[in-house]
Amino acid sequence: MKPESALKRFTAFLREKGLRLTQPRSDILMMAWSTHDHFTADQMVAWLTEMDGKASRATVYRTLSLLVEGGFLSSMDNGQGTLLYEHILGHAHHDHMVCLGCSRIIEFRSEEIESLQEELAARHQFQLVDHTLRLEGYCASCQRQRNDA
Amino acid sequence: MKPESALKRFTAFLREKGLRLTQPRSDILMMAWSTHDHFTADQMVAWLTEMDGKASRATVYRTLSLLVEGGFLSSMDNGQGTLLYEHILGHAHHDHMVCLGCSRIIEFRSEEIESLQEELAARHQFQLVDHTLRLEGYCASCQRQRNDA
DNA sequence: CTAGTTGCAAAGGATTTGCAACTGA
DNA sequence: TCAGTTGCAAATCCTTTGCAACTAG
Repeated sequence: MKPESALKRFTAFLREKGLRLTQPRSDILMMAWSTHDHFTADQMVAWLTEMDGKASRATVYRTLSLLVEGGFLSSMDNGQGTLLYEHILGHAHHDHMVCLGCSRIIEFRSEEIESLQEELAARHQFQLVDHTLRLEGYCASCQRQRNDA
Repeated sequence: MKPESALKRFTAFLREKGLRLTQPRSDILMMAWSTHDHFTADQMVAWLTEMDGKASRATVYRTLSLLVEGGFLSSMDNGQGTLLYEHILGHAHHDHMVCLGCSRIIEFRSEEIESLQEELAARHQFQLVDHTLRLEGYCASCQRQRNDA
């Protein structure tokens, strides 16, 4: 999905909720859309400051919440009490491996795990809404460094 | 594992790190060992206060960290920025389904998912240390309530 | 116009830390 | 004895909120 189209969808989403598209909201969406990395609210504030697209910290938090609610972004805990966001490009859901050495994030997807989850939920009469799978460990290059040391 | 034995192991763990077994530490371990539920640091403080086993909030946090480090407790994020602890009784690892309605936690375990995770990690040359799998949704009784409403 | 937005600064909640007074081995 | 502990309060970190001044439609 191209940025313009995301913006259109966002506008529609806002209108449906009786909300308005404003410059800060548009800036934040564009910014989120133009990175392919996971980012924190704080990084978003920094980016906007750099590019003198203005949006206060408060507005960034408020807008990121809206974007998650609207299904434009997903958020995950970084494991230290901070939320990491990433945009959803109509891509299929994926899970994460997080390197304990360099914080690198490797994305992966396993159909088998997905369907096992569904089976398990069904078995417990649990109505699945979402899930999080995080593998923690060391990426190839951090393993080498650790071996050297 | 019985409480006494956990205490022994904890003492050994502490000694190895040049730390001491103290009354607050012992109280916290016993308390953690005597509940079969997930609990927060705050609940632990409340319990200790009730039973006039004294330990300040600071000490509770410091001790819970030690217990996690020593493998006596595991901690997981409750999804709202608070850590939930649970003791490990030499039980096998398990994962969680968290009810979005009533916060109930259902534990489960799937060998198949476990081994798929290992496969995936290996495929990415990722050295697995730990993992977290959380299924979010609605438990059977909350589904009924939602249907009624 | 006017309901919805923004920025600011203050408030919040969870957790951590500095420090001086203790205490277990 | 004396390194390790504790409690307290202050400090942090991330995130949310109250509010008066704006602004999109």
